Amino acid sequence: MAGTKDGNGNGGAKPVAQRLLATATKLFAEQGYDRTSVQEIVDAAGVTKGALYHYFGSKDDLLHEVYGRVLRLQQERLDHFADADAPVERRLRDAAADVVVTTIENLDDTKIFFRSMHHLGPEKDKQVRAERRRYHERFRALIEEGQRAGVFAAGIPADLVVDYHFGSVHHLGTWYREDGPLSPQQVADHLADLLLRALRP
Amino acid sequence: MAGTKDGNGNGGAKPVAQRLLATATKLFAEQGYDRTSVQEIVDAAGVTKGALYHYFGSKDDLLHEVYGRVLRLQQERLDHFADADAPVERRLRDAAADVVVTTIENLDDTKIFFRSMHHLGPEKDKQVRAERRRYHERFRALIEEGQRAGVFAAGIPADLVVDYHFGSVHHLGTWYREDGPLSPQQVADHLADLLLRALRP
Amino acid sequence: MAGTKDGNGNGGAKPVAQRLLATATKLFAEQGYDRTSVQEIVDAAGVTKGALYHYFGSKDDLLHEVYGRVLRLQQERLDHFADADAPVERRLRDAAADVVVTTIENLDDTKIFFRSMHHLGPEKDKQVRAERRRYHERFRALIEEGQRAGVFAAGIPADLVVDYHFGSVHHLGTWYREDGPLSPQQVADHLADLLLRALRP
Amino acid sequence: MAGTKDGNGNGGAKPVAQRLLATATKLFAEQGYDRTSVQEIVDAAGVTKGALYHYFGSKDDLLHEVYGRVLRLQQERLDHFADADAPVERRLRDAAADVVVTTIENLDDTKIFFRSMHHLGPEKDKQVRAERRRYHERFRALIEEGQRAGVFAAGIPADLVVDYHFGSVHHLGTWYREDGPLSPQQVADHLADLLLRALRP
DNA sequence: TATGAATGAGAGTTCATTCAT
DNA sequence: GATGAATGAACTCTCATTCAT
Repeated sequence: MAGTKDGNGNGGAKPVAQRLLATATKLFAEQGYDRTSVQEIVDAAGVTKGALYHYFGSKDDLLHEVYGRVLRLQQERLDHFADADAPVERRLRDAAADVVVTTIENLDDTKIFFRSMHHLGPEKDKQVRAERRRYHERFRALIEEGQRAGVFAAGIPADLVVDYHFGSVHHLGTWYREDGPLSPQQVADHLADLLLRALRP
Repeated sequence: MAGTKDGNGNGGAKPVAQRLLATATKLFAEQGYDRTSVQEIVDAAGVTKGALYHYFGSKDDLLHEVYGRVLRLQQERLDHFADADAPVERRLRDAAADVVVTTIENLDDTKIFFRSMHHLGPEKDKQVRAERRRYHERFRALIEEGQRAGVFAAGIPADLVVDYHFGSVHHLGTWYREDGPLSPQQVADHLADLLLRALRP
Repeated sequence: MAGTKDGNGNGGAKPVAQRLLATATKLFAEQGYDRTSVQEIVDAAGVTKGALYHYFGSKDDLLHEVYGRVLRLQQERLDHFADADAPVERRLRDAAADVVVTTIENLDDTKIFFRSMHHLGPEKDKQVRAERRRYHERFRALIEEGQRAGVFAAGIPADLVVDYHFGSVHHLGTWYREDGPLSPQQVADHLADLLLRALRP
Repeated sequence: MAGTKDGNGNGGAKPVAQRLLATATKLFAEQGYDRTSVQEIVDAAGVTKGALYHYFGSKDDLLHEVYGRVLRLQQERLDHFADADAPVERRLRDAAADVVVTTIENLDDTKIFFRSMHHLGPEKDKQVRAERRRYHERFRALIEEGQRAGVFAAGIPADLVVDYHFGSVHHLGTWYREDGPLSPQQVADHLADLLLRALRP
């Protein structure tokens, strides 16, 4: 009768679907999507394959869930900072720093996202690219706004600047360690600072 | 060690081993290492599996050859520019621009390198990491030299600056297109410029 | 307490068991028994798996219901025509034509019957074969009666004639189309006529 | 050391591909295509799954090989008898009898053919239907020729007569037993006789 | 040198059935 | 009566690698 499954001998308290997704995320980030077998996922989550396929249509579906989470989160946060009532330098700095913090806080998801984008089938690929582009363009608009206002250097293609900054975000998964010398916020402040300094006229 | 195996009547002009490596590189870059089967490689190269296993001990060996090529090339070029007789700003700018051009000119290799590093077994991993670190440190030394000389801003951790720049290099594989509006040299100049501007005191 | 299940919010008017059987029959005929999953059946019938297993012990049970229906119906009709008070030519012609019409009118059931007989387990197989044999023998008796009476050619084994005619009945599922040029009754008349002509002395 | 594989402990002397096809044919005829697993086939043939997939692209491919064999054989033989230099009654009788003998001699293949036609994918289905139609039309032409010449009854649609006869051929798989009272030739003669008698004016 | 048949382990997925609710 | 989450076994197919020739 109890609504939750807490306390049964099943080895995990969380609902099965959530547990599977969390487990898959961790393993995909550690080993890569292709190197992680469905069997490993279900073993680690303490269920059987049938259970996984009850909740997810395929192994790919698990990946898409992660993608969706990352894309939604980042778009929301960018919109929030870009719409703020503040000078464009402030808005760009805040947005640039926030994406760094958010990325570090969800480093597993982000690693998977950047490493596995090429696994998408054609339709899903279209869709994800469209969402990526929307994000990219919102960011670029901020830079162009500053360039028109004369507060950012005008000689550099705004598109390239976006990729410049996102390169450093993308790269975080390669080098950032939780036990390193810098907190997420410190890394974020430094990277945002580098971006703003580079844009000084 | 023998450089060439020319002279067989196999139907392709290049020596078999070279043709296999080139084919594998292309396919790995397009589809990923795990998604590319040995059968695909030998079919595309116009040879049989036996031939591949005659020249390479395993599929992994092909990957390591690519790694080796990338690492050797980039280290050589960095050493060349860092050792030049010029002010540190010049040396850093040249090195930073050159790694961009070199990366774009070998984009397939670089894509494979960044995407597949996590496939390495423990021993090979150690070795590759050591070479990467050596490269990283050489680059960092340039930045620290500039900071000590007062020509670069001192408040920013030099390590972070290296990753900042390499993020944008790493990211090239994601967005750079041969038929885009910017030539490799133009992209390189812009990215080096952004780095140097960010480092202005 | 209500005899019917009309009026519940379930979306279908017929009792659940009947709806399941009708749906299963249609799908088995279209796709074959093995290619039709229990999930497909319950989805198409608008119920859940639990409901199916409440009414039927197994997927095989659904098949047996179809068999039973076909066998019972055909035996009844054959008995009816064979017992009539008419010359043997008339009785055979009527029976031969009727099985054609009845088969076409229940073409789904008949397709399933002929295609899936080999799915039966040993016990059920015995039982079905026994009923088939009874039917076959009743039909054969008519032919032998005519042969003894001298109205049918005597040189042909009666068993073979039965299989000859049933071949054409069995085959109907392969070629008969509702929208073809001949009505069920026309097909039946032609096939019965062919049989009677073949039996002319 | 022996060049052939005779006498090794492998369990079979024939080339692997032939052995696989023969084994699959037998099992498909006995149990049906869907009920026969690839594992059963390779176990019975004394090889491993990899070997099967080395020679055949898929389980379906095995089926298509059987189809191809049946279609080719029957078309050749029909053409042979229909093109003969003899009165039309003779040519029809010979063709009708021959298809019976050929079917019985390849009863496994024929069972599979008739039972599994609905497993074909859309493209293969088109192709097989086209070949079937060609066969059907050749046979029908013989009947129409006889009807025009006045040696066969004219009132019966020739298409229906073809299906009438092929029904009895199709049905052979259901009842014919090697150890029954009639030889293949005897069955063939009886069935051809029934057809010709039915066609008498 | 080079072949390609064959292996064997494991991949992702499906499915009839059960059972606590 | 009816649900649907979960099982567990079986399914087709893939693949890196080996080895007799």
